[in-house]
Amino acid sequence: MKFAEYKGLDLPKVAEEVLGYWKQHGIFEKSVSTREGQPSYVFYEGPPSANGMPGIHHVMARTIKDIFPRYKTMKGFQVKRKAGWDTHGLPIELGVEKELGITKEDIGTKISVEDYNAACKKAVMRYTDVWNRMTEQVGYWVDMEDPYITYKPKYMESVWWLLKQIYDKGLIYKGYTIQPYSPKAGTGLSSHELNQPGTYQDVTDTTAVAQFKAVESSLPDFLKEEGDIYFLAWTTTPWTLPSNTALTVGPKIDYVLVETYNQYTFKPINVILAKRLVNEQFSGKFLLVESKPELLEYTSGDKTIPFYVVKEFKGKDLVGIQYEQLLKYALPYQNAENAFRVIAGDFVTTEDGTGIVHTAPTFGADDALVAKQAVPEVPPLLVLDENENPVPLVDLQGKFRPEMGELAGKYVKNEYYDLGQEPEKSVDVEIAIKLKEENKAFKVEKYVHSYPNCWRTDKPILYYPLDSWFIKVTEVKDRMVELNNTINWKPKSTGEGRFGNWLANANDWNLSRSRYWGIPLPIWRTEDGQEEIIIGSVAELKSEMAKAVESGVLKKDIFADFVVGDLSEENYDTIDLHKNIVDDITLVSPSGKAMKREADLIDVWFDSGSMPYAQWHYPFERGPKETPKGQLDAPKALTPGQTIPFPADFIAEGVDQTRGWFYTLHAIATMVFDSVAYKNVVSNGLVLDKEGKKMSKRLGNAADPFETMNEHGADATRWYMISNANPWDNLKFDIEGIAEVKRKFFGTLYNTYSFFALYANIDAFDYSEDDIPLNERPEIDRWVLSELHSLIKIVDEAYADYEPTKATRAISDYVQENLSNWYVRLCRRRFWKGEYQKDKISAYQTLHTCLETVARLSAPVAPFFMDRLYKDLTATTKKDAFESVHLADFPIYDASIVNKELESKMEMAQTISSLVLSIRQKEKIKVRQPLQKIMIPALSSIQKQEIEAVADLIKSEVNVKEIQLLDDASGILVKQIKPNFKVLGPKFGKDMKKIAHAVSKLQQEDIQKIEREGKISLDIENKSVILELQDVEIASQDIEGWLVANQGSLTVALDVSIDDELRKEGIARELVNRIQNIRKDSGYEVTDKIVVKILKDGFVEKAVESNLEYIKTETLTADLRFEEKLEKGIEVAFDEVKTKLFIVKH
RNA sequence: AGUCUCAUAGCUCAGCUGGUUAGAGCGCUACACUGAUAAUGUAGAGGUCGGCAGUUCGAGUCUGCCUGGGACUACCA
Repeated sequence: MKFAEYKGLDLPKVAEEVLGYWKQHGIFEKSVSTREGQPSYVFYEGPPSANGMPGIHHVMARTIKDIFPRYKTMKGFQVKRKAGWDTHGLPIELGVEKELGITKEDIGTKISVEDYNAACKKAVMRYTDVWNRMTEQVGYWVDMEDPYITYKPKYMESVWWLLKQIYDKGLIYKGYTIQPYSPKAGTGLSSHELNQPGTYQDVTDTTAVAQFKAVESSLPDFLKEEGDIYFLAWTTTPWTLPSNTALTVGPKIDYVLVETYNQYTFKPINVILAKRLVNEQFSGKFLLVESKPELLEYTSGDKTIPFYVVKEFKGKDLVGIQYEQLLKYALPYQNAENAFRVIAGDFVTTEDGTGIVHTAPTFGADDALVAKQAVPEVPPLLVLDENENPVPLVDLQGKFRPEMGELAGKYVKNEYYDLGQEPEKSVDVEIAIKLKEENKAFKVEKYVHSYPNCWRTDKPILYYPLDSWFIKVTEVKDRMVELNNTINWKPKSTGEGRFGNWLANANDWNLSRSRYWGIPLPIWRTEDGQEEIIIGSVAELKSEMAKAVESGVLKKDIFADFVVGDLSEENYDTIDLHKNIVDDITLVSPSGKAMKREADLIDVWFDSGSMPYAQWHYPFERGPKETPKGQLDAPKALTPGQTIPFPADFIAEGVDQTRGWFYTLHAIATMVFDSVAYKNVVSNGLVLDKEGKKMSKRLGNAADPFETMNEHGADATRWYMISNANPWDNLKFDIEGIAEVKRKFFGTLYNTYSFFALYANIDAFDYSEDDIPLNERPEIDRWVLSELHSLIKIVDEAYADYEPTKATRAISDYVQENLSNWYVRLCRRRFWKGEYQKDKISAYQTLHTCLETVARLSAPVAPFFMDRLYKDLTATTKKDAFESVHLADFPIYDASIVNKELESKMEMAQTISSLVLSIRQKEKIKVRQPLQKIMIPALSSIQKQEIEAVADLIKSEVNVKEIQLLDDASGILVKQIKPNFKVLGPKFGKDMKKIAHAVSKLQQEDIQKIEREGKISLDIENKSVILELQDVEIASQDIEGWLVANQGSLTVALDVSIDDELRKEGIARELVNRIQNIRKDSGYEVTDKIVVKILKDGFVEKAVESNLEYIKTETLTADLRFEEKLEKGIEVAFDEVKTKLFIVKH
């Protein structure tokens, strides 16, 4: 059997074939089953949403997720990978609505919730095929046969169970929050919806700076006896002023008291505002005066209004002052005595307005927060409605409630009226007028700002308090931070910074979503909210239904066919836990009242954060061994010894998941199991286009993953993505980069293999001989193997540290520089010249080992190509041949093979060669022309030995006859000296500059002196300083009378004189080259012998005579003749030679 | 607005704990090599290391501020 030889490198074809091989032989399954009993490495698949086409960034994500499980498998771990699909959520709903041409209002009327959900279910798996194909083609190994799917009853049941655990710990409550709300659509909007393009539009609103009159008795001493004092506060939404219950100031901001007149009523007033904003508020007709008496000169109606700054103070001095309610329509139904006072808030800025923020906790999120944080709490302006429920002054349609007197029944925004119905004066204008009349408006103006509109109705949204269910994350925050500190984040900064800060400031988790397609909140409540129950399993729901049927509130158990304890798929197929089904269930409370399900669904992020447990239907199916299956009294702690794999050793997703999946996994694991959910996490960056812009379908700059992989293959795509930038940095995706990787890395590796295969097949090498002991191999073999093991160490450590970029770069370097450009280039002759004997076998064994090891090192990143390479290398030899490289073991680093001395020697050889070549280049002497000698100053006996050891390599590489090492005694070296900063710096500190200057002034004789005596004394500003040998670096720079080149401390001189002998040899070499070309052009085999006829020209025959044997052996010439005349033959001319060559097979 | 992140040659990226000629590949130019050849090598041009301050004898590297790109979160009187 021979090593496979190929016509060319076709990566997509290799990938396709290898993929077929994997499928046929079940390699993926074997990669798991052959590791049975080995320690496991736990990986969680972050579920992609299958409702859209995969993009190139998914290739990136899947590559990263694939690399480490493959690596760990090769390291001997068992790595199970279960695929998953995220199937709920708004994008899916929107897709379906678009497709069916309906809106949310139509649900329940034009389409039943049942049909709607059915459509969602269908839509969600629509792209599954495309996804599966992409996953397969990219080479991502994940078990797609048995994925977890978030809409399955079993999955949903586990989610319910988790919620109940959290509920039982007292961490779930119902409360108000201020949310974006669309009165026209009658629904809350998520931040996702608010971030739709076009949501924010510039609108012109009537804004008012209102005057809030301070209560005299509550003023601090420094403000007493100044007359009536008003706080100025600005608002762009005057309709919220009746709901004002507080004013917020920045504690550190400077405020001033200003005496002036109201521009509408002309009454004298004292106002407080931020110092920085005085000029803004008192612009136009106002005029600053320097003394109080000047104020008195004002008379009503004067064009300019004087103002005088009375005093200055800090915001914190104002906290606690009470003021009169601005618009007295209604009072808070609770704790009204705590309303209408000044509180502190860090969010206050002096960018615009007055530096005092009108605070209406019912209509602003920040407002609600500061109001709550104030001590005592400032109450929101809620009143009791007809049913004694607290409600804001604006109803859900966006109209003022009856309490609002003359404004009652009016929409707070004119946009909410039907076309043509809107009044001339908006509520905002009416309020502004009222304020002006009552001496409560300091200023009223139009103002243009950007404000969000509902993307569906195109009407302004309101921030409105809505009922929601919350998880009290704030209570477990500290524990979450603690646990996070044990997680290994890649990059570290994301974990400490973005994620850490996020945790430290975590707010309660709003679970509620008023949607249809998702997991229903399993909470049933009596109408008065006094009694409630949370359901944690289907069994529990059934037993509650039984009670309800018995009491008569429910007609029948709608899951009658479901058998409790039967965990079969068939049994679970009889039920569905979606909203349209479970909303029909009415339960009964202990006191006998009917309980209805809370209408909301839970945040889909909870779905995905539940996957460690729900993917295994924990605890019902895969619960701890000692707990009977299907029982509810599940354990409170989950430890790695138990039956579901937990926590994960490794997860990876995009950075955008930091507050998404990474967060929900962490939160749920902390709350329910007091554990981390993952130990190592890689958060990868985005894939941008080559301009650095985000890829999007809209911009048309999105790269198609299939096109890319069809063109260049998954291996090159993966290698490019990983080697080009660290996973956590954004990748500027440039298709040219893939082409380059293909050419440089895969091309080189392929060429190297082809070279090996070509000669190994000729010599029938099959690695059947014993390994030649290392110490019997030539130096260059030992070197390339030493470099190989250094590489193994680097790559192994890089993978282990989740640094795949380092690994791929090191491998590329090795393959291109060490293996191909140096080892193979220098060793070519060993493969095709001479008999099949020890040196040749050593060369084959060495190259084989290197290639095979590279295949294994690279397999996690380039799984297809490396598998092919591995198979091609091992099929013939049967040496350690596994069915696939992915079933093989990762190369083991052997320190005894590494020889750092040898590596540095070789590096020196490379440097010297490169220097000689550069002189040849300058002198225009081609490499084929042999030269007599190079000279190298060797400054130490160690260096001397090192160069001698590689002298032969250098000689053949640069085509010179002799290397002469020079020592000092030769006296022709010109030396350079410079200070060793690292040593001298700490010693002399400030004087460094003077010393450096003095050292640079040293002459050749000074350098000789320091070398001879080991020290020298310098005169620095009349002080004598002793420098020792180790304080300076001495290098030979030049050799008098020679052509030199140098790099670092190495200097090389070249003898460029060419004598007759050398010239002849040069001609002989040139001739060999021409003969070889002709051989090749004639299509002869590498092993064919030939007859050569050469036309005499007076030069060529002499050159040939002196090098006859050389030419004959080089070109496999059996017979070489000179002819006086040569009719046929190819003309050849170079240097002074002009001849003809005629070649035939022997 | 806040948090995080990035900024080094025309492009993509290295540059370890601060040490004195800032590197590589691609691209460009020139030359060479030719039994790996739709390959390869060598050389050259190309950089005020985003800007400004600071710490230090010494800053691409450490600190602060600013500018620009990106992400996430929030959306404000």
